[in-house]
Amino acid sequence: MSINFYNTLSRRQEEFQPLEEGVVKMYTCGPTVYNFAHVGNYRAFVFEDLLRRYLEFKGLRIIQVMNITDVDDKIIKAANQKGISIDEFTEPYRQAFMEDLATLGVEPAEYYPLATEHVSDMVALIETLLEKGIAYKTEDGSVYYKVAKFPRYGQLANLNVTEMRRGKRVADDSYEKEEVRDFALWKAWKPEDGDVFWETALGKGRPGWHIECSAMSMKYLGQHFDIHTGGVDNIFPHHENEIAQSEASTGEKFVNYWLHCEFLLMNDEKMSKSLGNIVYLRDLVKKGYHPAAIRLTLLGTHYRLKLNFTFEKLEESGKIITRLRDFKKSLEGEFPVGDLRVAEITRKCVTDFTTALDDDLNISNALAALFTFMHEINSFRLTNPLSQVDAQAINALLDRIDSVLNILKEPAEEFSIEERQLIDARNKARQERNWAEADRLRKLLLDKNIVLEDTPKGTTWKRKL
RNA sequence: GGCGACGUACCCAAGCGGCUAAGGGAGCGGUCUGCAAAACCGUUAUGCACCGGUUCAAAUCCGGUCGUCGCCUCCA
Repeated sequence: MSINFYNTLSRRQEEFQPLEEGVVKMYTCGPTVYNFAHVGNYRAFVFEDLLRRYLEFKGLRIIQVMNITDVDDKIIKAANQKGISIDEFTEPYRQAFMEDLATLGVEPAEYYPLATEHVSDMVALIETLLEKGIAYKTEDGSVYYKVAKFPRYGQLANLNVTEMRRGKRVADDSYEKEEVRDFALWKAWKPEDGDVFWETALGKGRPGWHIECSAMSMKYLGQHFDIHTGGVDNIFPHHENEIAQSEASTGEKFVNYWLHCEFLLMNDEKMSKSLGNIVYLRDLVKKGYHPAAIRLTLLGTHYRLKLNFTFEKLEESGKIITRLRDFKKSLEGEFPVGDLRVAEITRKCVTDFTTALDDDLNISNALAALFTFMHEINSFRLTNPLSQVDAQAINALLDRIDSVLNILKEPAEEFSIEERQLIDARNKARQERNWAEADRLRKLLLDKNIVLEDTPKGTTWKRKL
């Protein structure tokens, strides 16, 4: 069975066919590290993680590159204001980004290239564009891309650039260029840049934003690779410009499949700094929201749909995870020897799960397959005790599914001495049939987010997510 | 002005011309339990923003209206 993706380039769903058998080369646009990334940013990274993990689930080897943009106008300005180097300025944000990815259970990419460490690659690419007459130098020493030389410009964004309205932002651009739509490849040094510059064959200056992705993607993945992703706001101008730069320089097709993730909304508006409706991952974790619940919230809505972020969704996700983990836990321990009788149920689950994700990562149907599976197993075991091989088969399937979702792994739960004492005291009261005291302690523990469950095998306890 | 996405139950959400409109959360009734919790069983849309049209058949296709959100050189 083949995977199908909605390709922004063709505006339709296409069967995925990697250039090289069994290997997927993908470039996922990373963060600009001038601040902490917010949960809206992380939606895209979690989507890319789902994409990556599902391709691996299908048996493909992944080579993923995620750039870290550690030089741009805002970074230079902020670093100069603080009187520190851009490296010192971005370091804590680079670190925080990696920590956040780990918190969200994102599988690491093979490469996280820094823009500042690839300036020579960018300069080489710009030189090629200058040689081919696609780029031009202005009096101040900056280099621009001549959009008029690239007839396909606008194909990805489906924009007719010559009829574009002059946006506010264009007027703000202080650099001189021949046409409004031309964009900067190299920005000549200006006094306000301070110490931030590179002495190169192009002169003293620094690279434009778009060129880093062209240079670094082609360096690690080759001139023509499989998948390129980002948020929908990257479609134009960023990805459009990447295509223009790369294809004009190599004469080859740049990327086969462009996948774009929709926005996360907060109060029905795009979550963004300028609107001031930002939520940071670390703040959510501090507030007690479980990372897996945050991951599921970001993961649980199809990537091409806008996702309205609410605390209700986080709580709902927490409940779902609790339910799934309880189910998994119920499969631990000894089971009687016997035949495999759940084969039909597991087989159906695998089919439904893969059919769903093959269809442009239809996560809703994939999760529905998992819930239906859990329901069917629970229903089955009510009258047919599971055998050891049944339990093994179910566990194996859950692990396989979780290699994609990554929400089931239970971190070792730690309880304080005080909490343990309360649990013991409650068990003692219960043994003594002192129900009033047992209930009081159970309520006390619940207020501490510890849930007690009395089962025929004894009392279990866990933290509420 | 140009381009695009979306509107399905109390909430989230699947659906891609044809079975009783998936699944989850929440609520309600029941089984189990010292009582709970979990689990299980049952239940909650004669209707898919609205108005027309095509068709034997429309949530699904076409046209229009309304509403929400986004992109148009910082943006995941």
